[in-house]
Order: sequence, then structure tokens, then C-alpha cells
Amino acid sequence: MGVIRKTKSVQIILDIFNENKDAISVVKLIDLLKNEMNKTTIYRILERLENDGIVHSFMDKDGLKWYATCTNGCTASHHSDIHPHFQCQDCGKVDCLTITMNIPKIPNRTIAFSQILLIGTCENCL
Amino acid sequence: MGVIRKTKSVQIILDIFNENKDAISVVKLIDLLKNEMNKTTIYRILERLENDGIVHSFMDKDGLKWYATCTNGCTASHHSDIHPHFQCQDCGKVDCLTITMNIPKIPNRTIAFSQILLIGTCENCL
DNA sequence: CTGTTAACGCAACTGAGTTGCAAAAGTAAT
DNA sequence: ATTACTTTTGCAACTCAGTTGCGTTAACAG
Repeated sequence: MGVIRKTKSVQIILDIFNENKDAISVVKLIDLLKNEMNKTTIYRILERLENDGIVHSFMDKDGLKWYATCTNGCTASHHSDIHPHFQCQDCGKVDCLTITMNIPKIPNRTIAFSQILLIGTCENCL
Repeated sequence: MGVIRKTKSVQIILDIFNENKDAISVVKLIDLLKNEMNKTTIYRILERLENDGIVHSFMDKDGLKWYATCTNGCTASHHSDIHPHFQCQDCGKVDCLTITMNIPKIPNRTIAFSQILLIGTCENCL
């Protein structure tokens, strides 16, 4: 559905995701690109990329939105990689974890997806 | 340290938590108490109650802050009940889950605590 | 009752994220 | 290329959760 035009701004953002496989917060992206494009544009491009299954988003411990590239064949309708994320409480860095945690079934409830954030200290800050 | 004075406002908020064991969002609490007290007061009371281990907080899927009573003997220094939470994507209600999910160890990283939110459809909305 | 200090109300602020609209830039067809 | 159409962008203004500073009020200990 979403025919994403290959604009200059989209290319710049895609390049950032390709260069660096870490997750990145929207706030940081806005700062990084403050001379290149408007923050509204950034929010809208990220939204389009997510709808097309190219990136996925999640909230960090402070309620800020982060994005990362999808690596396990996500599509617009199904994000197969809603995996756990790890945030360092010292430097703030966030990684996608490749481990899978099994979600228990809960009586009388349907679980559509999960948001799992493990908070601790990363390799560099230990 | 935290000598919490038994003010009228603190009592009102504690009563709400005692009446209803569900989690409640700060936004809803502010609306509920808009004729009783200022929103700044609400934020500050919740912060004090959390520091004293009486309630715990977490973020929902939209980045809004929620609070719930601590049931498993939390203290200021150690919140033993950082348990999973469940949020209904239809009605928005959030529950504390009593299930325990085991957190895997991750190489080269220390995990201090976790934030697990399961999103789906609740009993009433099914 | 009095003095101390925590707690409160208020108003102004911060900062992430959103919206409306006109201008600019892709894209496809002529 | 030029044209016509549609998506995307920039800008400015806005929304709303959460915070801060400060003067006033009210717990509480002595």
C-alpha cells in the first residue's frame, strides 16, 4: 500500500539505520539531523517506515520513542521481531536483544504483542 | 528519611489505592481529583509514596505513567514486585499480573530490573 | 501555643509529539 | 522535456504530560 517515495530525507534516515544497527531515539535523531530536515518530517518518515515494516518502534523507560531496523522479516501487518530490548541506565543506550522470552498464556485474555525492556548496565559502563 | 505527613490529600490518594487494586494512570487520577487537589500535589504525593515503597510506577504503551499498590513487601530500596503488567488495547485498563517471568541472563550486562507490558484484549472487551 | 519544616496551590514553564496548510519535489503520462 | 497529479516537506502553532520556583498553609514535635 504505502508507496514510499525515495526522497532525499528518506535516504538520509535509511542510511543512518543501515550504518548503525543499534536502536536510536527520535530525540537523538532530531538532534542529529537538525541541519538536514524538520522534526515533523522525521516523525512522519519514521511512521511510514514502520507501517511498511522496515523499522519497529518501542518506548524506553522514560517514555521516549525509539526506532530500530527490523531484521527478522517483518511486514506491515506483522512485526515478527517484537523482541526484548535492553537499556543501559548509565549511558542510556538501547539494544535489540536476540533472545526470545516466552510469553505465558493468561486466562481470559488475548495477548497481541508485548513490550519487554530490561534495564541495567551495559558492557561499556560496567 | 521520608517522613510522610498524613495530610488530607495523602489520605484521599491512599484511599483510592485501597479501594481499587487495579493500576491507575496519573492522568486519570488528576481528572478524578480535579476538585480536591492540584495536579502538582498529585505528582508529588505519588513520588513520595513510591520512594517509601507503598506504590510502584510504570509506563504504559503510550508513554503515560501509571501507579499501583505494592503487594509483595516492597521497600524504598527494593521493589520486589516489578512484575509484568497487562494493558487492554480496547479499553486501556491495566492490571498487575501475578505470574513471574524469568529474566534470562545476558552476557556482559547486568540487569537491574525489567519493565514487561503485555498488550492485548481483556476479559470485558473480548 | 509556638516554631519548624514538610506539603500545598498556583502559575509559568519544558519538551515530546501532533496538526493544518501552503509550497516543493517525486512520479508517471503525454 | 513538459505537464498534471500526488506525496512529501517546512513552518508555525498547538497539545498535553510532567516539572519547577516560590510564597503560603498546615502537620507535628516540643
